[in-house]
Amino acid sequence: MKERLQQKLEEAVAGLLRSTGAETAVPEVALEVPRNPEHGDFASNAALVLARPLKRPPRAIATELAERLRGETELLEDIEIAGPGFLNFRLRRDRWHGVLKQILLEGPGFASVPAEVPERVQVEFVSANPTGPLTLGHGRQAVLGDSIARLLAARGHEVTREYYFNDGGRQMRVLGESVKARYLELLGRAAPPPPECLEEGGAWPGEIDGLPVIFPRDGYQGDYVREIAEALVAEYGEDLVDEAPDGRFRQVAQERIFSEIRATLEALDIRFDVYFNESDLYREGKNDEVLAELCERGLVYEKDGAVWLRSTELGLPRDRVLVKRTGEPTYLLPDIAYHREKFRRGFERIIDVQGADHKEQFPYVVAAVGALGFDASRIELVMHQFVTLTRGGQQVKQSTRRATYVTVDELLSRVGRDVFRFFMVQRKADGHLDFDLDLAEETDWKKNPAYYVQYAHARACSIERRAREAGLGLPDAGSFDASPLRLPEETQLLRKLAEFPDLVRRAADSREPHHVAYYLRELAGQWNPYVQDGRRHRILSDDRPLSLARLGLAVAVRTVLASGLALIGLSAPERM
RNA sequence: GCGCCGGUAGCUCAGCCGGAUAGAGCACCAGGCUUCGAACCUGGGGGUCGGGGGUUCGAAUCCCUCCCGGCGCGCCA
Repeated sequence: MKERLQQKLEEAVAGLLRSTGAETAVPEVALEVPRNPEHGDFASNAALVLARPLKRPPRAIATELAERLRGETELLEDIEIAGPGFLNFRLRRDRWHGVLKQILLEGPGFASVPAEVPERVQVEFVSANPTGPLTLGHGRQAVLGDSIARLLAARGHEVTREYYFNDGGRQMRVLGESVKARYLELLGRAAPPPPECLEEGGAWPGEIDGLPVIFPRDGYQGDYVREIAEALVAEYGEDLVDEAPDGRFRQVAQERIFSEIRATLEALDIRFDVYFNESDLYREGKNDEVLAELCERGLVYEKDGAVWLRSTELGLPRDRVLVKRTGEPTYLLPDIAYHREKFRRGFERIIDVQGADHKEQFPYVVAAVGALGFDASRIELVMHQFVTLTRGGQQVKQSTRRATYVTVDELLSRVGRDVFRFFMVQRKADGHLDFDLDLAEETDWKKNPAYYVQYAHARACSIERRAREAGLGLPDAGSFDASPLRLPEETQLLRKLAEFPDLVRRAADSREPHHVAYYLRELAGQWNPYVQDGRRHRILSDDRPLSLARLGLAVAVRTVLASGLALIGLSAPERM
């Protein structure tokens, strides 16, 4: 509908330019849905854009354009020239009515807007190392990444959700050491470091009361570490005293924490297709391959006993270490190898969802993979800022290592999946997300927009139930007649519904799922008042054609709400 | 110091590929249930869109600059 009008408009502009003999190229003219409904269904700035090159007043140009479009009577009911020279188009009412029929015919398919060129896309997100429960930052990333994946699927892309497990670094080693230390403490063979030492700085005692202090200085202090140690004591007694920290201690901790993370994600309705282990890159020699390839291209050199990437050669601010003096790779080398594998596995688009703290290193990975001959422009970074916590108007300090943070599990148990997801996805990624704990703990979450949208859906379902009970039956898509819908608020709803495919396109292509949340709030914000005012808009009445038309509207609203909710991973309850 | 991201109503935030009178939720004030669901609805107050300059017929939106806040700038990941 919009496409047709746009085409007609461009023809009119081209025609006008030809008739004036101007050599101006046809400029880009905008055709948009105006905010103010009084400005018609669509508005264009064509005359304003043309005013300059034609050196004529915009309103005069608008008048001529309007003349050229008068003939489109089957599309347009009215054209108006307004303000400085806007063209306001009012479509024939039945143009909007067509939307309802389309939704009734397509059902959930209405939300499916295939891209011209579908791609094999990988979305990598969360990728948290299993050193403890997921933080709210991880929670935000999980919801963000999953929603992006859902949107991409709606665009017809073939989506793989992937979790990169960074098991080669020292984080997991420290976890093993932490568990072993707690294990020995439980057996009375080691002393826990005194609390004051665990704070910043301060001396670190070698032993206390003749017992050695094993716990690593940067160890993980959460209770869950002690619990794992307790489980090990219960199962093995003292048999593990001589076991290496990197052995069973680490193994058990890793598996246990990982399974808890997966359970958390499951509770968020998030499932990954692939868990990729960093250690596989080592085992399969990928790091060495990458190093050799970079070497061939003259991008590697040695200095101070370390191996460096000549990234300044690639236009970046400085060179970086690939292999430490110890012979151990830094995170960078496996990261490059990992992204190279992403391409080799056939992904045509690679989306990394990461926290703002990873921003700096990203260009190095991209540049290096590009230097290896892959199309680096196909790697995208979706960066998100952190989640801050407020309680009683004060920011709550959070520390991962000391485990003084609110976990996804805790919050989830308070507010549930739907509210959690809505809250996390409703702001754009590159802004801080301020989480008000008081709101989470005390206030009534019924005030939350998530419920408002779900309520709108439940109400539409309820009306359909009523219709069935009254023996009215649901409208048949094939013979559906929406023409009895003539109230302005009904036209408004139709317009809003018609926007949906465009919205999905925009949200998916910009990787900005928060648009969906706002759209849903707006649609529900039109639907709830409409239904509420039962006197004016009685849906089920004695006027059968009108009832059927309004019922069709209810079905369409319900369909779009359900689709939108699914795109951001919320349930669409039929009753609440 | 350099880089990235933010600064819009009392609070939390949309809007930012330039468009008409800057929006929403919460909070506040005043109303509404013999009506298909009151988890709802109606109305109201509330703004130098961080400051300044520029481009433009037109700037919250683009450019420059300054101020404030967050994050990053390791042979940590």
